Amino acid sequence: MRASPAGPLSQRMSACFHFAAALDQGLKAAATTAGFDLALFDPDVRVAAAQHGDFQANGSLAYAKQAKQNPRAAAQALVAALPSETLALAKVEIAGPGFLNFTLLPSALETWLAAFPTESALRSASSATLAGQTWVVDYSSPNTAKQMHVGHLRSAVIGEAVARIVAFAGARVVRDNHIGDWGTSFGKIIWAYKHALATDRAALEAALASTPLEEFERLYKVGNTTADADPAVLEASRAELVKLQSGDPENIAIWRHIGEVSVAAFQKIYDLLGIRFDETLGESFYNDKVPAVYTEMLASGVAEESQGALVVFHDENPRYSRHAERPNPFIIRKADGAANYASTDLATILYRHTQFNADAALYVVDKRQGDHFEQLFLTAQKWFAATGRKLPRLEHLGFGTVLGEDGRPLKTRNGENIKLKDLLQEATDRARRLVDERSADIPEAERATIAEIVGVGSVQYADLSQNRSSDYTFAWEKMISLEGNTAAYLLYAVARLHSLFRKLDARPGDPAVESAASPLETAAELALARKLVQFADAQQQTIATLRPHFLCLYLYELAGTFSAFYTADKVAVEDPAIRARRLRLCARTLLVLETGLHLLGLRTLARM
RNA sequence: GCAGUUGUAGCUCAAUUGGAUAGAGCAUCUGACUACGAAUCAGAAGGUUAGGGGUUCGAUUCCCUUCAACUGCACCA
Repeated sequence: MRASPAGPLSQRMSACFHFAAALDQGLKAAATTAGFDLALFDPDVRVAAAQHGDFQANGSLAYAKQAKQNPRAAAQALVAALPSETLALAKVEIAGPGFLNFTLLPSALETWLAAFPTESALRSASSATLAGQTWVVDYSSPNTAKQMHVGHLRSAVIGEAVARIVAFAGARVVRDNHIGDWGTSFGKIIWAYKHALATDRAALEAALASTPLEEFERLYKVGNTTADADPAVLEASRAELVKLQSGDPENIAIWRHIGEVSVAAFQKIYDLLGIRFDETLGESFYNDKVPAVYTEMLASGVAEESQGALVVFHDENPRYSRHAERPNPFIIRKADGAANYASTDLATILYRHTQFNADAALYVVDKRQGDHFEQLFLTAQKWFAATGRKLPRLEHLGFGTVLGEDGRPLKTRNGENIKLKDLLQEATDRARRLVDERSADIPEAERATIAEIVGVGSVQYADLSQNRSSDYTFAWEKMISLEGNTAAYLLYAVARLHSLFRKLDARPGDPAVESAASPLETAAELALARKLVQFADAQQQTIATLRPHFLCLYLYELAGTFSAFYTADKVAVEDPAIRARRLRLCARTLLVLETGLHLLGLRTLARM
């Protein structure tokens, strides 16, 4: 890199990371110069279709409409007033009714490549977006005493990806596993446990020693079916529940045991998915924090008594109004005085506010619970307003159902839920067959690791690469497939890049190589560089929508652009300057691909 | 019954929230390994965006309507 008159340091400081944001700024400055009414003008810069350049700004059209001007004239006035910093980044053209098309100058691409050579450089450039904010991400949240099944996949995978993406953008993230560890079911489990202890102690202890969670899950089913059939057992279960809730040491010990083995079993799956929670504050944690909520809700007039229960109506919303045809209030305390889902969720919001000082709380939960969250958020809004607290941004990241190929929720042939453990194992087995077939030369132990990374990564990626709010059809063939928008395709591109650096005995980002790079020249080189600099846009879009499929799509396109480049332009050429500039492109591609895949929660491979 | 969501190529999905000629992959068809990994690449074909109407410079996107599927509706989470 040649030093500019201002010196290399200031050049680095001023290197543009997010071109769309810089163009946005430039256009706003131009609008001021041109005398636009800034209240009506939003540049609306976005990534453009390739035939229109790198970015397009549509804002002059909307502005002209509102200000009753000719859109093309407005566009011309903007272009004439663009500051020199903007013109140093891109070439501008006016097209059609008044679109502004920007094509980045090769020099701007070169500067970007030079300025962001490492993951920490990307991270610090990205971290301005959410710096200083605290975001709680509430995800996974299985029930104890039950194994995780396929229905728990999406929350875990999407939640982890969102947590990583938001953290990369500079937020302090609190990952909270809001486990279901409290409720009426524990009376039945404890009854069944004690029953098994009395009738066949040896079998119980053996089962608890080998597969504890499976055994508690079995006991729950036993308790459930027995209590359904026998009123005396139902009554006995209720009594066990009351003892548990009033702090009976024996029942508390059993309940703790259930929680411990459950969390330990969950962690094995989380390890595969790259998940580590900061907090595991389940429903039981909020048990003693609920009464204060009732008091405040009543005192502030937000809640009222109805049919013996404590409820909140939202009369301004026809769906939750007391005047609705079939009123559907938010029940925050049941008529029998017990807490429910709503009670603990309200206590949880307060805790996240006071304890973590959360600016945002994201709930990664099945979209079928949309009504619940809508009522919860409306209620919290009124409650916090009445008590003078600042409400965090509350958002339900709803997701669709995983369907089988018959279009019904995915189940085993017997109609049971597929255990998440089994699903990930099957994915690993399928990947293993492929690895054995294609890479028989790799040692056995490494093939096992590769199979796990490809198999589990395929499941994660298949989930993340679709818009989270729609249902999706689970198809093994498509998921483990090596082609198309799949984990294997991306991991293969990464493995090839590692392989290249191994073969050439080169190190990605080696300054001695990079300083020898000549300017980008071929169409494939320029296309790859253009795609690389869009990393910031992919991040921005993913954060704005909290939908990881935008990041997936970008990485897939980047891998495709790279593969095309790699076929068209040979890297290991004689000319040292050409070789150096292509190696630099390869190093950045590897960096962005791996950084992006890690943000999604996937592990990457040096060979496969 | 009321409400919500969804409907895009044969199949599985996108479309930056109103932007330009609606894009990918799979499957199909043509090509490219004496080649830095062919788990790859280049190309072709595939569409009345469920149907109809409206709003405007512009609609898959907003409004109305019909049809279809799914989901939620007082003490489960």
